[in-house]
Amino acid sequence: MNDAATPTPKDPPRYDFAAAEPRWQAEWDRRACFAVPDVPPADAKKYYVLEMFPYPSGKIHMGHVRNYTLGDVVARYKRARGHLVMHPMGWDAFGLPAENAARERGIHPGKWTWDNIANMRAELQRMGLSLEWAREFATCDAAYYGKQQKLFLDFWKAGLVERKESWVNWDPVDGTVLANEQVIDGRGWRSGALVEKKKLSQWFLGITKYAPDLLAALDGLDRWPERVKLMQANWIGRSEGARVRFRLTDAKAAGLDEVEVFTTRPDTLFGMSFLAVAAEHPLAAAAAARDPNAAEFVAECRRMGTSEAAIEQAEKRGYDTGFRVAHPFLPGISFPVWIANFVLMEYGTGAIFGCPGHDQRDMDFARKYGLSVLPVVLPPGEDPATFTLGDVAYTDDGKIFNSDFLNGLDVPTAKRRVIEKLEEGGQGVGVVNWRLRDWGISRQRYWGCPIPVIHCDACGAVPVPEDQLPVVLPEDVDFSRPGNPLDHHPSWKHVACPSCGKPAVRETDTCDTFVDSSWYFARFCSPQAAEPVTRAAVDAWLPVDQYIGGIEHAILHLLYSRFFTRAMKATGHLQCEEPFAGLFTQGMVQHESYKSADGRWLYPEEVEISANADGTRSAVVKGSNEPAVIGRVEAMSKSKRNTVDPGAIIGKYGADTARWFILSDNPPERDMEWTESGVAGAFRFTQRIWRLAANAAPALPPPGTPAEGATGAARKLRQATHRTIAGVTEALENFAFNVAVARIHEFANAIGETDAAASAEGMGAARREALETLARLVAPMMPHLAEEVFSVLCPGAGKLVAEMEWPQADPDLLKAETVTLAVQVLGKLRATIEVAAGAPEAEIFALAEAEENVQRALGGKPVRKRIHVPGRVVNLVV
RNA sequence: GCCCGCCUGGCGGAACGGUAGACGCAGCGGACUUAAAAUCCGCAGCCCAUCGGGCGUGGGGGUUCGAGUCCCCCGGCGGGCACCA
Repeated sequence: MNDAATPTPKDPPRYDFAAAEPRWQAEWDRRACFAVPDVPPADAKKYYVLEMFPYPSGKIHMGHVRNYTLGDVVARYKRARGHLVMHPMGWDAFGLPAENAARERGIHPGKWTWDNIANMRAELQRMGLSLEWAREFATCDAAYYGKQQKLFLDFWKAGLVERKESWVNWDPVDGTVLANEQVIDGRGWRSGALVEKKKLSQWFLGITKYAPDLLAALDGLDRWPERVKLMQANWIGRSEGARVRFRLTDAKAAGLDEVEVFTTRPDTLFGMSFLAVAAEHPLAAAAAARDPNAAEFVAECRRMGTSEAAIEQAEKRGYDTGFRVAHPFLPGISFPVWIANFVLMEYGTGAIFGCPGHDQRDMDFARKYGLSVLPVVLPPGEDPATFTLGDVAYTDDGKIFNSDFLNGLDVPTAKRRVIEKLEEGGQGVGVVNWRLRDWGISRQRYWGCPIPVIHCDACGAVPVPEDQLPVVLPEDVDFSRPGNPLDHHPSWKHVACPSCGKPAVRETDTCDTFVDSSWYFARFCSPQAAEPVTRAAVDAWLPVDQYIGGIEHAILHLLYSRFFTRAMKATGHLQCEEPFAGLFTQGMVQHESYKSADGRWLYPEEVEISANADGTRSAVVKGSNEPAVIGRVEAMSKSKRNTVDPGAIIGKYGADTARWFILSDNPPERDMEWTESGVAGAFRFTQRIWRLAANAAPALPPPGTPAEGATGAARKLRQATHRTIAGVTEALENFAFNVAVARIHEFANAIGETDAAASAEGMGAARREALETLARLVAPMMPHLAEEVFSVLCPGAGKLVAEMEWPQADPDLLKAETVTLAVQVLGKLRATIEVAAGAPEAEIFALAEAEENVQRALGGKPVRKRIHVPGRVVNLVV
């Protein structure tokens, strides 16, 4: 134990992170510590660490700091474990914000983007990340997107590209296509006009061809979070059911003979009470053509926007078209055809049959419009004579009734039976339906990758010849007009048809930015290649061993990347199918929000927080001392002003402190709360490690002094050292970085307690071992401090921690001599006993029952059962 | 609305189905100091209390010798929903 009253004789100078961090960054750079070849040597254990590359918004935010810190810990740890680690960085540089900046502030999207990149690169470099900057690229560089155009053309040749019509959000006032996020409460965000759906001809990638494989292959992704795989599986949405054809009784008026419906519940066909089609369905158009009220209803549905959330949350409404369809099995019986706003044109056939008894949405609809409700599945224990339904549909299994040839069957059997019957009569067919739709990539925007197609009146859509790639965006564009600047550029789109030479026009749509991010991980393997990728490089480096990013990308980005990898394989660009072998999804960074008394949002630096004696806290506005309200902890956002600038934090405390706090706060998959006191605590710990090492260094034996043969306090320290190695290693392997931090705190406490015992036998060597180990264990998390500490312990070693291998725990020092067992009576803790490791069970039970407190709890009753879990617990049952 | 998560002291969290609260932050007490900062030592889930006991992991139920952990129901908060990235 330390003598509390004795001050440290000579405190060393404080750790000067501001000088040390740039110095070590320069040293790593000078030695090219993080460079790897495009094609690794055959005997190398490759490991590809990748964090989702950032959108260059202008400044890095705490979410970036967290993301790249997590990735850097993995990269540095794996490097120390002897892997050849590739860890690149680039920019997801196309997208809407650059165009918004152009429209709002008159800055060219290109200039805005490249300036942002320069700024953010400098900020990232201050974090001390083990990145190989030589591989950097931006997706808005023609050197990148030109290769993407080549991939598009290859996919086209392989039959994976199609031109189809689809619906977009249209702002009739601005004359612009809107993104879903630009539609607020059904209105355009700038014009305020009611948004309409509009049909456009667009380019699609054939992701649905891979639906079965994208679903099946999820099983093999054993290092992906289960919930992400579940979300993807639900998104792909395989369902078994039937397509059923309903004959229209008034075919002439409708201009169609029949309506085809997809259903997963063909067993409830006899409980049908109506048929409903989407507003975009041809039958709805037919109804609208002859009935102005139907036309009005269709027009109303068009004002709902295209997002599924908006459609499903809208009030369920419908319109009776007056058309009727015949029941496939009941001659003479027909049902009304409605247009319904909750039927999605994109799913199934855009038409459903409504069975209110066994589908809640149909039930709500039937009750609202007074349609009949006939139950056809009888719940167990109910009497068919008396069973009725209120407003709640019955969706579980039961016995079919009221259903002709299906009566008496259970639901699965009835499904098979009715499909057989439909197929016999040619009225329908059993099918597998997929929720996944083809990927529409056309965007009516300037700041994206031009789709390399030329439209010719004579030849149709013609691919741009490969020797004319890249199709480069024009620089001189006008954002003062609404719409797509590429479209109204005076000359850019006018070209000769590559096929017939007559005047033709370029495609003026650009790619969805998800396309850019669907293959960047492959490009990193050979970022300068003349082709999209170099086979030898991608085949060696892919798949990414550890991919790290936000859960918000769980479905789209990851699914599109999985599709792209398959499409690139099909077109001979690479050989793997799954791009990301391991996936980790991090939580968001949150912060308290603050408001002034009059309700204005306040920045954290505008308020002064003080602690009250009862543990609560209060806040005042700095300067004025007016009271402020401490609000809830929420995701950092500019609108709520609860943001913290990473640059300011790094300037005040250093990169290592920011990294350490981020890692220590909580498990990385959860949302974390950024707190000023937490950062300050992390900063104190950096100083504490520095003091431990700098104070001890002068008295330590020379580097390389063997630590074996220690006894007493020295052996205890060595045990702590080796248990910490084991504990930190396990924690890092499990992504439990907060636990790794806790183990290192415990270790620092253990080293601190050895001061007064420094004269014990072997203590000097044990302390050297402990401190050198401490430096190496913190290195993935606080790389600069690790180098600084190590250089003080081993001056002139000529080797960096970044170049050293990971410490190994000595199994002999991990063994415990005695164990503490909990003694329970009926599952309640009554005592603990200390026994030698491996003591016989009989002796343990005797010892446990001899405890006074245990005796009292037993109360003289005989012990009926004795449970012993070695090393853990004894439970006595009376 | 649909799909997927999360919920443990004042706070962040730890815990192979086996001693709930490791470690840290904030707090309290002490040492050092003219003083402060920094640092060091100690206390600390809640309730009753002397040993000790009772209650406790969002709420309710269940399985088990034993549940924060497994199962069912409910509540609150968050992510995604195909043109934000």
